[in-house]
Amino acid sequence: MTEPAAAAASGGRAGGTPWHPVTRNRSHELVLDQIEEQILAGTLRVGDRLPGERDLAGHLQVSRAAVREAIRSLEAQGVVRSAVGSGKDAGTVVSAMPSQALTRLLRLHVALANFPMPDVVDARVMLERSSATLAADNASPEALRAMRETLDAMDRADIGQETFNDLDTDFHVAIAEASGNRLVADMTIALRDSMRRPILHALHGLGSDWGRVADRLRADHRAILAAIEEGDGARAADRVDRHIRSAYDALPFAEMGQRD
Amino acid sequence: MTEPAAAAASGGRAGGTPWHPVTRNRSHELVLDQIEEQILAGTLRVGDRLPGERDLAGHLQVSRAAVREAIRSLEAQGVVRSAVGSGKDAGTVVSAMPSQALTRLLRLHVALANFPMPDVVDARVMLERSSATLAADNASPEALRAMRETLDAMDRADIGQETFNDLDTDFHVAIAEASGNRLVADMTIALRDSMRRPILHALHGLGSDWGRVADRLRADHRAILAAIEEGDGARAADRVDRHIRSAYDALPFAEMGQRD
DNA sequence: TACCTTTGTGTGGTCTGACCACAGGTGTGG
DNA sequence: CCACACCTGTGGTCAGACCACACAAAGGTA
Repeated sequence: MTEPAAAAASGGRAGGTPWHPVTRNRSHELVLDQIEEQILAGTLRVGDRLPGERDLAGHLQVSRAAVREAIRSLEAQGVVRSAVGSGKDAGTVVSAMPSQALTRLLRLHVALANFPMPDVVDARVMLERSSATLAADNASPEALRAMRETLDAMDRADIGQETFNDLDTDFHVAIAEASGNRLVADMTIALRDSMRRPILHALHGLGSDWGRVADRLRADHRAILAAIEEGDGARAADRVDRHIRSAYDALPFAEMGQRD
Repeated sequence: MTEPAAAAASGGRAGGTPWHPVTRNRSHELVLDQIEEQILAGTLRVGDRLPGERDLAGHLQVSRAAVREAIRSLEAQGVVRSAVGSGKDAGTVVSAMPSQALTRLLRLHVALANFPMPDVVDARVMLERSSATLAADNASPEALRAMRETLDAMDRADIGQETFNDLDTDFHVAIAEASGNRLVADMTIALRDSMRRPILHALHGLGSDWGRVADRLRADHRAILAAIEEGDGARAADRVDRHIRSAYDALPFAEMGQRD
């Protein structure tokens, strides 16, 4: 890992070494650089409108296609949002949807097995321990009520695995958002959601054990919520930790890259 | 969460609620969906080549521009890499550079102040505590040697703030990579790098205190490395924790969105 | 006056077809 | 056997046109 030669595996170092690929000539990247520069400098803020595609193309002396491709990159990063029409919020606007973008990114890279399952589990544990600890202090009564309702919904016997899993996600996300830390919450959401498909796949392969596993998960959740309601952050963190690890241990994960 | 109204704050929930914007008609998104589907299904793996842009456009019955915009999105997410020419690794290839993509994404969103500074600091502490703990167990002798050399380079008095900060980043990244957890390392890199510009700005505003602060940071780093070399994960984590928090406390961060 | 319809204008979304630069492979001539 | 020119397929770029949409302003009608 630390051998510089092997660093290229994951795309190389991000900061520091100025290896600037010489092929920085692609015009849409030049457009991208200019827009990003304005964002980093603070000239462009959330809510600001970019010039029209035709104007931008004219001023930067590139084709409209190049401008559009740059905007597409920014859109993929959840930085801008485009809408047709006129007035109000039409046009391309600097807008912030980091959670969606983060989710898509992690989901793809998890699917590509760039991030091994154990790494993902450890990262989830780390993030959610922290979330639970903070949530025990900061959770509002409404947030707690929402969590209870989610768990109540999970108690229904007639829901399918998919609904069960979505509610499971809702519960963990609710804890993350109750922590009050936007960044940690978004990373938690992205990570949990990136596992949706593999988890559903594993649940499907559970067979007759499904009922037993589901009951175990329900009990775990109740215990976690109880600790949070009592304001016992340390206990909540430990319970979340054990919950996540035992859940992954109980699930029959095939090797990544399962075909449908 | 469950309140649909308030969800829009950070771009809305990522999974679960199927709010499907009805504007799913954009053709480049249809292309994107198909490619992503194949990645999620495991049909497309790292190293695979996509069909040529013209072929893809023909098979999907869309224009080449639509295909290119979809590819641009994937490129922004670090999922594919395009190269001209012929043979070998020419064309558009599924390739994994999550670290770069994650870095760009977080950097932009931090600049847009979607993630408040305290949240970022807490997240960094959380990630790097974990990295340090793991590194104390897993760091190879070569990795430890590289860390020492980085710290030696930081001892030189004639280096500028920018070089100092880059070496600082190198040290923290080295710990993250020594942890053995690719995902945590990439998130750490992305987070540290996303703070590069704000940190440099703050260092610049430090004035005559710079020398004192630099010495403090050097001492912190040595202490952290010592704990890792001794294999004392808990102590390393605590030292990293205090190091990061005290560093941010010492730095005069203006409100985000500073102009140049 | 108040309301509705029509028309205008500017936005992103899409498509077509063409040309360029590049990097291999291929074949020919030495 | 080698060196060169040529061919082919790739992404990169561009220009220009048309569409659908959403709002705004002008106009008509009650």
